Amino acid sequence: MELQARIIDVDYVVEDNEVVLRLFAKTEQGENLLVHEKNFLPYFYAVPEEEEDAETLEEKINEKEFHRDDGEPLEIVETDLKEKIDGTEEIEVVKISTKVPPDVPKLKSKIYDMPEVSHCREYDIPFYKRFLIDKQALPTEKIRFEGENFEAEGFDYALELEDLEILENNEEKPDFEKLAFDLEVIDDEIIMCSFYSENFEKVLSTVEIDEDFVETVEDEKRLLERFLEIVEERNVDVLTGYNTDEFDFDVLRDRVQHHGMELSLGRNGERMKFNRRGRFAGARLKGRMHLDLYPFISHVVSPGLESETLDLDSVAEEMLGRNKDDVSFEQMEEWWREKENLEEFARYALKDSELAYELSDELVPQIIELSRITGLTPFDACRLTYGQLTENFLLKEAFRENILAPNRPTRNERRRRGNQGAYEGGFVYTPESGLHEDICVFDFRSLYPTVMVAHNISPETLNLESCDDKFELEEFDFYFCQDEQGFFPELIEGLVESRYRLKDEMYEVEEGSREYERIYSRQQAQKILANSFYGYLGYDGARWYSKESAQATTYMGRKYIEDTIETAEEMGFEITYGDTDSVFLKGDEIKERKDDFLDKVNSELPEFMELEFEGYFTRGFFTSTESGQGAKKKYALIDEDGEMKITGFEQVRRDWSSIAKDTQKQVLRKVLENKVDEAVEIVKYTIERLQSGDLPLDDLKIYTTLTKPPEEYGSTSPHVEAAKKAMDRGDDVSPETTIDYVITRGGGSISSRAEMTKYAGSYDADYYIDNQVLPACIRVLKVFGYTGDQLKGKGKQSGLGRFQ
DNA sequence: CTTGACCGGGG
DNA sequence: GTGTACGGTCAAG
Repeated sequence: MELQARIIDVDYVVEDNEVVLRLFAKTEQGENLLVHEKNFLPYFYAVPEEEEDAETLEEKINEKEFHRDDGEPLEIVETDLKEKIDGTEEIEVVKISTKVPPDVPKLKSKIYDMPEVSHCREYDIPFYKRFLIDKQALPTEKIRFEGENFEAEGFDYALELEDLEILENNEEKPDFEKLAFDLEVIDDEIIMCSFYSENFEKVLSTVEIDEDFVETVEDEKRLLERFLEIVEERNVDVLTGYNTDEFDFDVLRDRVQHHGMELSLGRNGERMKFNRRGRFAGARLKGRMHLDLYPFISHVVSPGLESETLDLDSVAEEMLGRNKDDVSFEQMEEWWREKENLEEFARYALKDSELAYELSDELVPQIIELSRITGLTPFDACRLTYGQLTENFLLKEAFRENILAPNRPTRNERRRRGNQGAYEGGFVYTPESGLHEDICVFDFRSLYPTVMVAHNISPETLNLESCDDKFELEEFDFYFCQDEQGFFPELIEGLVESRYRLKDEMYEVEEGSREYERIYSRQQAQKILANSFYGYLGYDGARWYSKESAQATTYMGRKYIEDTIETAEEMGFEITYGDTDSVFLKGDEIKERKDDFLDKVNSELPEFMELEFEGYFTRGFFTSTESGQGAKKKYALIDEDGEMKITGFEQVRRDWSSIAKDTQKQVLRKVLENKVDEAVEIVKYTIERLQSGDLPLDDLKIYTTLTKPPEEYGSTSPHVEAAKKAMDRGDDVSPETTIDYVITRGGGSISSRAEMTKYAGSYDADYYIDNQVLPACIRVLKVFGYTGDQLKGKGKQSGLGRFQ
C-alpha cells in the first residue's frame, strides 16, 4: 500500500528486544495513519586514538563481547567505517549500531574504556530525532509512505514501512484540526472546561448556566468523560492552551485518577504521559500535538515582546490588540461561592480558550516551521529553549554536511565555561538625561548574524592552522581564517537569503491568505534561528561552544556602531543615544538627510551588512542614574501618533502596586508631551488621594506567588507574613497561591504590616507614597530637578498652591 | 561585588 | 527516555 501523509509525532517502542519506530501521520484528507519502521537502528560513533586506524579498531570491537552491568549481553548489530568531518579535518570513525536505543549509552561507556578508543560521538541523540534527521523526513512535510498494511485500533490506516520518499510539493500549508481548552478549578475541583475552535465554542459546566454555549454536566466525572469524548470526536490534531503543561494537565491527571478513570487522549487511546525535561514536564498525547503556548512564548516569543509579564491577558493584549479585562481570582471564587454572575463566569472561562486559540493561529504555524527547520517534533519545538532549538538545527545541518557533532559538555566543563567570566557585550552610548526632540532611530539589520557572515566567524575557522587569509582582531590573540566559508556563516547566509526570497514572495501574495501566513511563519522561524547563533556560541551548554567567536562578534558589533556614530558626527548630526545595534540621532535636519546618512554608512559596510531607518519620534525622555549621569537602557519615546514606546521602566511588573505603575505611566506621557508641570501635578494629586485614605485597596495590591507552604520560608517577606496571618484566621493557603497584599497602618516592620487585601482594613499611605509612588515617579522627575520632598509638597516648589 | 534563594504561567 | 536542560532579580553575605 502507498499513502501520502505528514508526520506529526514520532516515538518508539521496544517489542521482544526489537525497536519499532512509530510515525503518527495525517493524510491530506485528514485521515490518521500509523507507520511502523523496524529497519532503522540506533547507533553512535567511536573515534580511534591517533596512532590507531579505524579498520583495526572495528575488528577489535567485533572480536570483543560486551555486557551490561547486570551481565546481560550488549549486542552490536553491525559496525561500519565512516569518513566524517571533524572541525576542518577528515577523520575515519567506526559506526556502531545496537539493537535498542537504551543500549547506546551503555555500550558507549564500554567502548570508551577500550585503550584504542579516543572518545565516542553522537551517543546522546534521542532515537526519534536521529531518524528524522537521517531520513530528512521532517515533521509536517509531505511524504510518500510505502509498505504492508496492518490493522491498528484508532487509525484509518496502518502500515509497516518499506520505503519512504520526501515529496517536493511542500508548499501547501497543512490543515490540522486545532482545539484550544482551558480549565476552571476551584478548591481543587474542576468546575468548568471551555473549548474554542473555528465554529466551535463550548463550556462544560458542573452547574446549570443559561447560555447557549454552555453544556451542563451532572458532575466532575461526567465533565472529564465529555472532555475525552470531545477531543476524540473532533479528531483533534493540535490541542492547545496556555500553561496547560504545568496547570491544566496536572489537574486533569489528579482528577481523572480521583475518579478512577484514565486520561486516554492518545490517538490510539494511550494515556497522557508527562515527559520530564529538566525543570519542565510536557504533557504528551501520542499521535496528537499538544502544544502549550506558554513555554513557546516564554522561550522564543518573549524577547520580542514589550510586556514584562507573560500572563495570557498581557500577551494577548500585545499580540492580538485585545483589551485586558481580567477578573481577579477572588472575584471568580466569590461568584462561584455565591452562585451569582455565573453567566459572566462562563464567558470568562470561554474567553481564555478563545485567546489561546487566537494566539495559536499565529504561533502554531511558527512552531510547525521551527519543527521543520530543526527536525524536532512540534511537541519538542514548542517547549525547547532558544539554545536547544539552535543546537537541533545544527545537528540536522551537520548530518547533511557529513560533519561529526561535538559532544555536549560535561557538568564540569560547563562549570569551567561558566567561570571563565563574561565578555564585553554591545556598546551603549551614554545619553544626556532629560527630554530630546526630533529623534530618528536607525538600526542594523540583524547585526550579529551579519557580522558573523562578514568576518567568517565560526568555531572551526578560529585559529585554523595552515591558513592564508587571516582575519585578526587587534584586541585579542586569535583570528578567523577567511579561506573557506565556515559552518556557522554558511548556515546564517543560507537562512538570511532564504528569508529575503520569502519576504519578496510574501509581498506578492494577498495579505492574510493561507499562502501569506505560511510564508510569514517560515520567514519568522528563519529569523528566530538566524538571530540565535551568536547567543548559542556563548551558551555554556552548547556543543559548538566558542567563547572566542561570541567575543569577536560583539567586538565587531561595537566597532560598527562606533564607526556609525563617528560618521554621524562627521556629517554634523547630534547623537542622542545608541545601544548595541541602534543609533538615535537628533535634530530637524536629520529627517531630510537620513538617506544621505544611510547611503554613506552602508557604502562603507561589508557586503551583507546594512543600517536601516527604524522610525521618527517627536520626543524622547532619558532618565538619569544616582550620580546624575544619563542612564542607559531606560527611556521612553513618543511618535507623531502619540504612541509611546517605553523601555526599561519597571511599570508593568506585578510586584509594584497599580497606583505606582499607573502614576509612572501618566507621568511619562506628560513628560513626553512636554508638560512637566502637569506631570508633577499628577504625582501630587496621587499623593493627596493616598493621604486622604480613601483609595480603593485594589489600587494598592501587590502580587507575589507563594512557592511553598508559608511556614517553610526562612526569610521574612511581606507576602509570606500576609499569608501566615491569613492562615491564622483559618484560611487555607497552599503553595502556588498568588498572594495579593496591602501594607497596612501601624508600627513595626513593613513585613509585619502586610495583610492580604481581603483582611486589610486600612493602608499605610506613607508606605505607598515613599516606597511605591515616589520611587517610580522620581525616576522620571528627578531629571527635572524634583525631589521626593518637593513632590510631597514639603518643599518650596510653587505654582501649585493648593497642594502645599 | 559575589552568592544563594526565589520566581515565572495557571485557578 | 541514546534522559536529568533556564535566566533574571533581589536580599543577604
